[in-house]
Amino acid sequence: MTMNTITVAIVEDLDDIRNGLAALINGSEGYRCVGVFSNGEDALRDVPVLKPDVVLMDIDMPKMNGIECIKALKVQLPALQITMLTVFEDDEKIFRSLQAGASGYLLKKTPPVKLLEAIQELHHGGSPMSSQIARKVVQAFQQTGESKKQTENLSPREHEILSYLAKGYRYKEIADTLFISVETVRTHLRNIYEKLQVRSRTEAVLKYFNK
Amino acid sequence: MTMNTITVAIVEDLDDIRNGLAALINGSEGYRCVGVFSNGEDALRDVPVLKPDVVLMDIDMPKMNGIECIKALKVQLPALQITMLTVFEDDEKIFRSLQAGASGYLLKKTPPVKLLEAIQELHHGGSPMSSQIARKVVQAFQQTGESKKQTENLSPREHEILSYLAKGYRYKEIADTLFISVETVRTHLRNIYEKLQVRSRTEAVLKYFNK
DNA sequence: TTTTCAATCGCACAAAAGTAGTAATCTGGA
DNA sequence: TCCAGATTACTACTTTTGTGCGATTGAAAA
Repeated sequence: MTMNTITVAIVEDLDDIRNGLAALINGSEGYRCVGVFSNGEDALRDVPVLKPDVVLMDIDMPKMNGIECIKALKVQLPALQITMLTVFEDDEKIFRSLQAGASGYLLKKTPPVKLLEAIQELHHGGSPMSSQIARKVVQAFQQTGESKKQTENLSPREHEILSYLAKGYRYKEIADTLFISVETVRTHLRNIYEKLQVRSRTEAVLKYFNK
Repeated sequence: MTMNTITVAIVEDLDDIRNGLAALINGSEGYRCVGVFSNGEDALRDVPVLKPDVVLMDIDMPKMNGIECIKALKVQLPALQITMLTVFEDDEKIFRSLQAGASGYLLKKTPPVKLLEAIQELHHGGSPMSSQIARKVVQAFQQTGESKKQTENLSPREHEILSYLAKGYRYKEIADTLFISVETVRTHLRNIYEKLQVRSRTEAVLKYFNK
């Protein structure tokens, strides 16, 4: 095994696919398959010992699914590079996988050459995925920073007051921070509540965070 | 212009790059450059009239920068497909661009052939970007669903109570919802505050949302 | 079996927050 | 110039919340 060889582990319950992948990897210069598993439990037991560079993970498997397996593996090996290799391209599966700790998301229809490239990219700090998958991630990402419409008609000062409210400050603490009287803070809050159509600090903070 | 021709607009302040891009696009079968702009203002005025399929947008430009330009364009044309084309690969610029409404993020060092492919992908609902850029987006995405450690030692019932607190419910409303007495809710809250080391509902809700 | 802990309920008091009404300045537009 | 709205501030009152001190039940763990 040369310095540049990438070691790979495969977790996949279908024998044909698993064997096909192993053959592809071992038959390619610069790649070496060091572990094959047909279920999450086995992978969870042996991957921490094998310490492969990258893991190809299926989602649908008996007992422990791929997403659960990733979560458990990441606890032991936070730096382990994992990419999903699945037939599913629905948002749910994609988001859960990435949040569980996967860095890449590949479809099984990915041609062999592209798959080897993807393993390279994953090992070199990239997140291999099709541009269609990337779009779903980008859209989810865009939603996190969306709206703001709830608080947009607040005045600058009201925004400021609300921001301290959202830090858990009490009236007096806000007053002291901004060098104004508690009564002024109360007046601002009343106006903020009016504009946001809420009746408590918690509701106001919820709108502040777009929850 | 055939049915399959993709119309492109370019917003880029550097003459050489702008002209080079226009030449590349017009010199390629299936692509047509319908507008070139050296600043955001001009683009904002003419792009809504030209209605190109995709827009290549630079970030650093005099007066109105590319990110501001995207925000303004997206208000008028929410379905417009825009990709950044820039030298910057820092997180800040990437996230701001995507949140402003860009779907793709390409670097200027992208080779011409790849650039044309990326325009295709963008037009077909993908989000073209290198796997390195994708990794940054994935990491940001992972952080949104991270932690949970703050509230993990709460009992199931306490979690439930806290979840209602985080919806802005008052003691009485929680009590009525769960068919328990207000006093019980208060007891739970006292225990929750103790475990989370907070002294107010707002602080508790903040921890609940990992803020 | 004893102990621990989650879940339930109560009382009392203090602190904080919410509601209502009013009003003085100041500032940027129409 | 005049006005709307932003910012400041006060009094008075009600409601909600936070805290201290108990207490019972049941289930699970030691």
